[in-house]
Amino acid sequence: MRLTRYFLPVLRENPAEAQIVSHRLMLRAGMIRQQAAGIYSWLPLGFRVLRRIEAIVHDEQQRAGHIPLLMPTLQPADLWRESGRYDDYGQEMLRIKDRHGRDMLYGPTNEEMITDIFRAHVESYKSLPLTLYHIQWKFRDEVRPRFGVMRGREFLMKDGYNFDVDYDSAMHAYNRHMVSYLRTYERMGLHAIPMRADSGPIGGDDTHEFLVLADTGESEVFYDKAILDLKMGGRNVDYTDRAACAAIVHEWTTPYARTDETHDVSLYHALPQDRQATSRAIEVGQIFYFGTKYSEPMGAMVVNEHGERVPVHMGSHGIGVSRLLGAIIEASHDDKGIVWPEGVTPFPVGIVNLRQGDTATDAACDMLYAALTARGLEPLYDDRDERAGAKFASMDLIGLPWRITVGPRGLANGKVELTSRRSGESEEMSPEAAVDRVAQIYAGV
RNA sequence: CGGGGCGUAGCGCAGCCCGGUAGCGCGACGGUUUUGGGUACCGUAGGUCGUAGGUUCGAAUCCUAUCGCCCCGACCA
Repeated sequence: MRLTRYFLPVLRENPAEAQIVSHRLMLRAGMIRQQAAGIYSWLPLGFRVLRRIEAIVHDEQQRAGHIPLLMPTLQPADLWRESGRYDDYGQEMLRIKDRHGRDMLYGPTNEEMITDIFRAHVESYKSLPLTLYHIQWKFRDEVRPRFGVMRGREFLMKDGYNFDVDYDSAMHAYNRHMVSYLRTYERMGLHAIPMRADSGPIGGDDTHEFLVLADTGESEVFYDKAILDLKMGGRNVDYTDRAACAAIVHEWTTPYARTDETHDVSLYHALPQDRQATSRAIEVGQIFYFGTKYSEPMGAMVVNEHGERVPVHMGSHGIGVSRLLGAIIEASHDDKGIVWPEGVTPFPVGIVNLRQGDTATDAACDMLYAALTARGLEPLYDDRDERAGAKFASMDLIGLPWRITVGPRGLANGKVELTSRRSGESEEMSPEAAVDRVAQIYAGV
């Protein structure tokens, strides 16, 4: 993409309404625009990152054997009357009447609707196990939205629902979700820690939240530093192997890690002093097992292998997709701007032409642009007639992880410069070598 | 929902107390200059002063109502 052909309304100054760094940077980098309290338009750069995050979530869910579908944002109130949550949910639920006076709502979550779909079409244990998920906009009419997309009223969420014939099978689904989530966050450059959590209004027995450590987080967490050393490292998981999944879950849930809601002081103090740690953290996902909480009242039954009709065992599992942008920026930025992890960056690499209009630098940039594009690495080419400083500042602000700088000075020796946004280190090399290096970097992403 | 604050140009702000018909910086646009970290200078465009009503010869400014947004707290993914 050529910057002169793009829509990237960057701001040089900080908007007054933004308090935390991710909100400031998203506004300054032209990623979002607030349309009402807690409701945002996603401008092209932000939309690109949102789509990248979605793609990773989809990929990892399907790798785990979970099946995508799409449910609507608007739901009939009657479904929620069946589960009893229509009255329980309170003012957070946005209630709407259609032209016929029927009660509708903008879904804050989809347990009722997925249960309705399930009960209409599934009769037998032979159809199980089944996990259906979607990535859809939700609305929760928060009293006080804040922190940009981290706590908006409208938000994009992946929510998945497992249906299993018994407890053991449902726990495997739970474990599958934990493992897939760990892989998902790691691909986004995040270290998300599963922590035992409260079940809250969704209800249930077993539940873990995934938290990313950040000073601006809303939760207070206590953990054993040993958990910071754990890595999935892209290890290949056989999701049909119950023991293998359980082993990974065991590995990640053994070190102490809890939010203030479930914090156990005596367990925590039993840790060696130098491993006790406390921090603020951002919640980026949660998994629940809740058994037959919805299947019983809503009549989602299956016939088991003994010919008995039993309520199906369920769980629900969420990832805050739009919130993740904020969380990633909170975890990865410096005083100049965002530093995108390669896995989610809106563009893999930027090209900065230091002398726009110069025959040699223009030609070199065009060559780089074509070569990178041909290798599936769409660059953002700053072809504006701006000074070097302005171009560098913009690139640093929007946070592309790699930058190729093309100037007359280097080009006289046949060299361009490849710079890491994260380390700030630069290396001179031929344009061809720079393309190879960038391709090599992204080969493993 | 309790407490506090703010709505003036795309962004950041001044002007309001003490009424006289709107200004600064940045950005945008045009030009000259400059050319490896937001260059300098000249010029141009852009505002129903959130909205409605009231007081007044006259309202961004005073009064009333209303809407919106932000912050702290409680709540929450």
